[in-house]
Amino acid sequence: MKVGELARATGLTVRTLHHWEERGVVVPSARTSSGHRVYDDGDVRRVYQVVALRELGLPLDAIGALLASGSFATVLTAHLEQVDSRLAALRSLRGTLAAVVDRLRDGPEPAPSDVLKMIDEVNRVNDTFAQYFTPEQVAALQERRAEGEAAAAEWPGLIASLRAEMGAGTDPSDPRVQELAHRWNALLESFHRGEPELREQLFRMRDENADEVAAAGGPDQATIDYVARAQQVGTDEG
Amino acid sequence: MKVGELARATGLTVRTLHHWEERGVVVPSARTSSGHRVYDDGDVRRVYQVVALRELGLPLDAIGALLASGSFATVLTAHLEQVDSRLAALRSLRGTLAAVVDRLRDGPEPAPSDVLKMIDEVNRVNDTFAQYFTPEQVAALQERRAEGEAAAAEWPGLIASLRAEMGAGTDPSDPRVQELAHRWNALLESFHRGEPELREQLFRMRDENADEVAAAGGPDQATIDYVARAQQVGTDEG
DNA sequence: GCTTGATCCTCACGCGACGTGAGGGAGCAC
DNA sequence: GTGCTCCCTCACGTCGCGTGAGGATCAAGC
Repeated sequence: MKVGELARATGLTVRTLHHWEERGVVVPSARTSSGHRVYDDGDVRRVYQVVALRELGLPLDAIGALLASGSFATVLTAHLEQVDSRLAALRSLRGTLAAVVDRLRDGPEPAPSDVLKMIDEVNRVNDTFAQYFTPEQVAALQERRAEGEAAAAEWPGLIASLRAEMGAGTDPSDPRVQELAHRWNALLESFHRGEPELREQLFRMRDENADEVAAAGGPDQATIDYVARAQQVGTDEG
Repeated sequence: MKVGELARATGLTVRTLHHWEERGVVVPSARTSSGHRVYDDGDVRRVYQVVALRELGLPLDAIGALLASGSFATVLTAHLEQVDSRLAALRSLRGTLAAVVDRLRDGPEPAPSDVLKMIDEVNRVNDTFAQYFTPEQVAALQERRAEGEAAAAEWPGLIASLRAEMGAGTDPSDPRVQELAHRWNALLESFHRGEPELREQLFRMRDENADEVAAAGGPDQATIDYVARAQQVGTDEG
């Protein structure tokens, strides 16, 4: 079998077969007197093996070593771990990027420096999250990001309403405040889904980053205390 | 500010700053008489901007164009799509790789040719799945692969038991067969989770690939008919 | 035996974002 | 003057090929 023939049969290009020979992964066992490559049955089988292993994303030299050593379990397990870490990195990148794109859709055509500030901010938030939640939890939160964003959009209005009542001196037991406290709980619930661990970590994170949270449009301590009193009253009455 | 200073301040290397100048993304606005680079405030800000954009995974030339044009929304949206497709490809690769590694853990040290056959087989199964399920469905199935594998491990035993009863001529209404049919339903349920669409597609896939499924250790038509009769009887009685 | 079209050969550059020297000036303290 | 640190400009290596460039070989028809 000559290169062109083999290339057509395998769907590879001639250049690829040349390259594989250069790298030593598939060296045709013979040449014609004029120097044309001749692949015998063993060579052809080897090409198919390399094709299969390449589909697993292995680098060429690893494939060569693998076909020589035969230690598939070790190498593939290590490779899987590496793919996992690449996947984690890419997922994280996608999260950041999606957050930025989301915010870009809101206001049209912001100044470059604003965009950069946004990116930094998103990154800081991500880093903060990473401190309080395990990678798995972060991944899970990412997956539900779409719903989460929809719910998160309700916070500003809710906080504004609560501040208004608080400023007006409305008693926490007032039905209007009770209603707001109820919505507050619903939003919290949409985040932690009843998992006490997530809830706990979220509270810790807010406590230890109170200023940043308030600056980012989150609730301030006074509002939280107000809601807590409203819930206390609600519980006493219920 | 000179290069080394700026490099320390930003955590970049001197070579990186040189490279960015080569590519035209950050060109220091001045040089000393002896040719040393001098970065002014604007240059430094620009470096930080490039750092931020690079964290989003953008290529250098795109960053240069972006800082010149300011069309963030368009470029970042396009980039997000590209990241998504990379993510999809990597997820699929991870699925294949994980499936192969899983099978490698069962038998110790198989021959190279067996491993390659395994890879081909896994790929064929993946391709078949891709024909019947949408990428989203495949991704969702991948996510639950761990549980799925555990459940899948029960199929061979269940099928063997059913074949034994069938061979012994046990009536489908027999309590033992009813029990097996019950387990059968539970396993099916663990796959499609009550979603009729998934269930439907799974059935179509089995129907149209009956031989491959049977060859891969799946149920053959006779066994399926036997279970169907058992369930018919069960329904009639219930 | 000659031409022709397809196939083959061997360099060798290009991509992306730098790392890593090599060889040699510049700046500053002693 | 001497030594140390920082700076400069090439320029090659990475990974898996794509894409020519320029030339030899092959099979076939005339």
